[in-house]
Amino acid sequence: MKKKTTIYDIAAKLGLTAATVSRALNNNTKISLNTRKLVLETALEMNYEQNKLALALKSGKSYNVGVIVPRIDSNFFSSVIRGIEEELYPKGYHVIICQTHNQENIENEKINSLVNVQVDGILMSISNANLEENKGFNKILKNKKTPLVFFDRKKDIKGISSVTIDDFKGGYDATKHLLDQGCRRIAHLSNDRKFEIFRNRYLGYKQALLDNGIEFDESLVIETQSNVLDGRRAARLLLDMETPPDAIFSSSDFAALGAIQEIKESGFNIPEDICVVGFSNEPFTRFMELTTITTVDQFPLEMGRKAAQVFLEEVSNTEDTKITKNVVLIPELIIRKSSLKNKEG
Amino acid sequence: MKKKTTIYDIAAKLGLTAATVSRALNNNTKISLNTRKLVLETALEMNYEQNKLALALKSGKSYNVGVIVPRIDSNFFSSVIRGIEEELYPKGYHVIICQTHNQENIENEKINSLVNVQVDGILMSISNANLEENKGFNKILKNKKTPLVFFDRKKDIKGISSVTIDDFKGGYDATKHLLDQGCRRIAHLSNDRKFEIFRNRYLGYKQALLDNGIEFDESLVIETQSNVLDGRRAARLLLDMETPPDAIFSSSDFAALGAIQEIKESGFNIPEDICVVGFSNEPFTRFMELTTITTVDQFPLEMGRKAAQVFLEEVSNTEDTKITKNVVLIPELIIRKSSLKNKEG
DNA sequence: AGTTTAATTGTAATCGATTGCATGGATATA
DNA sequence: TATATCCATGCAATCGATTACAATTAAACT
Repeated sequence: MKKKTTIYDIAAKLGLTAATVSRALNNNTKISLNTRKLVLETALEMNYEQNKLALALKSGKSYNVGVIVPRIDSNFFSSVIRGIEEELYPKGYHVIICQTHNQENIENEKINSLVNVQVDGILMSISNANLEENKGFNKILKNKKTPLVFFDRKKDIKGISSVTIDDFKGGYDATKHLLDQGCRRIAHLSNDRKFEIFRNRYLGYKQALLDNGIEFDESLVIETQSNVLDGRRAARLLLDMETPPDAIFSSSDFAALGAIQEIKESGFNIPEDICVVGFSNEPFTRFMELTTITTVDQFPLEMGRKAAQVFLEEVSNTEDTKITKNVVLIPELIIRKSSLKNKEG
Repeated sequence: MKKKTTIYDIAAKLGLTAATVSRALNNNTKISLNTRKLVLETALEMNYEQNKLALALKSGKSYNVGVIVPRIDSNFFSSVIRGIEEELYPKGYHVIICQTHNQENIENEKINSLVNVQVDGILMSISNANLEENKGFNKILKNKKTPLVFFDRKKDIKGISSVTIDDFKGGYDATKHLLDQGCRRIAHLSNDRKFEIFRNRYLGYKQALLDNGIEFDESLVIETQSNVLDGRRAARLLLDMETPPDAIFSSSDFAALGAIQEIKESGFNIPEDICVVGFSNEPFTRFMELTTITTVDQFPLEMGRKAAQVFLEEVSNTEDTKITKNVVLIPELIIRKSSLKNKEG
């Protein structure tokens, strides 16, 4: 098990100093062309590779960024990560992935641990609506050494950049579309509204109703987890009402799918009896055989790219003034069969 | 912008040496209990955090591992990664993700770049069937400093551990199941058989036919990319044959889905006219409304965990003898509507 | 020839933590 | 009292690369 060659090895072999070798490798013009060539050749010969750890220690830059998400095995997050990675890799950065599984204590741990390994920045989608009370989080905020960028699930905190979509518009457009289809009793599968994204989708839904002269009915809003089973449960509740709704706008594609299953099994037709709209444009919404699902595209790839760009701007900003950027992407309603009554559309 | 506190800061404040502080922080019994307490308290006060880069440089261990996959935004790979992360995080490791997008040159780059940042190991699913010709790859092999573990898409290389599923059995079981359903003319959507996984699924398919007295028909095997469109294309070719097949075993769920779409649109029924079996148990195979898709589960979470375990064993192995481990998981055929003619099942 | 100038290369400190080998002082033993 | 023993801490090298500040040498100018 031979050790890796260092600049000292090269120096020794050539009767030079490590300093000279270092300079030569960095193509410093102070070093004569001959020496530079010689060093480069020898480095190649000896299979030299720069030790980035030493570099990182010296420079204080690790060229690693941390990404914290609730989970990686959902199309939305893995696509965002893909976007981040594609944007950062060409700039020499590596991406360290962390999952919280929506557990607050884990989120805490991971933040700390990323700061510890000297990441140059953290991009995250929060799992904890009360993030400010986090110790690890406060550490980042206080010794502002580590840039932080929120994406999707953000917190509105002064001095922290974010990349999100306009969830209000997403909710509004979805609801407006249902109204346009003639629906008048529109239910909403919401989620924990301590999170901005769910609150905004809810508010958009509410506003669309208001703007169109429909009275808001609290009982039609059901808090639902983002999974198939909970979607079924919520739909069951709605179907069992005295006057069931004629449409459902769900904050989650998974819940929408569950609702669709429950609705169909109960003998109702989609979209004739009940229209359904989801959120996120998960791949399966397009793959459905009978009822492709109308949904809201969040452009996750783009979101990841933008988040990475914002991070890059922050690290390259050498001035004292810190610029906070809040990028808001425009979501796009994708109309499919689950809500299209008017076949001409 | 205050700097982070180091052991030198603590030492200075207490009139001690960095050495003493280091020992105290590591709870070294050589240091008096009083001093240890004092140092610990002061460290807390000053918000000290160990600089892992310095540690890594000194110890030669970065506690980072690299994971290279073709892409992250597929359920299979993101699940494997999730498994890896869950296994390694408790041991203090961080996971650095790299995607190749199936491009050989990128795979090369990423390997090099991971070795460069001093990862303690690399877990990868290969994108390049001719991996041995890679420069970066050879570097790993030659100066065996960086442990390497293959998962799923491996190469059979002496001295390199791997975690895979028994793809032969997967292909065999799927085919056998189709035969049991009474199918006699079974097509196979294969993929680049330079990759072991696809070759083995193909061989399993072939063997099942042989074992059951069905003659192998080369023309029924179509090389297909793992996506919906190519699945459609392949199905079209099969349907246009003089005698179309009565079943399709696809190496990919995505291709299977495409095939199903094409078959249905051509007026055939599934499974009555043609049975279809996919591979991977992607979530959408379960979500289908009419024709849930029969498929082969590869236990990606388990695969990730095992790969991580194998890696951990390799790094903890201090002896000279290197142990190569080849773990093979048993896949599970999941029978759903797309292939179930016998309704009793 | 004497001195300035420029071109190369070397010296040594630095990043932060660890650790083998002293060292100093206190206590125990003879 | 002299010596052995031990405890707690300090000294200094180390990991690998970078870089301000010399230092050396040769070429150039008066």
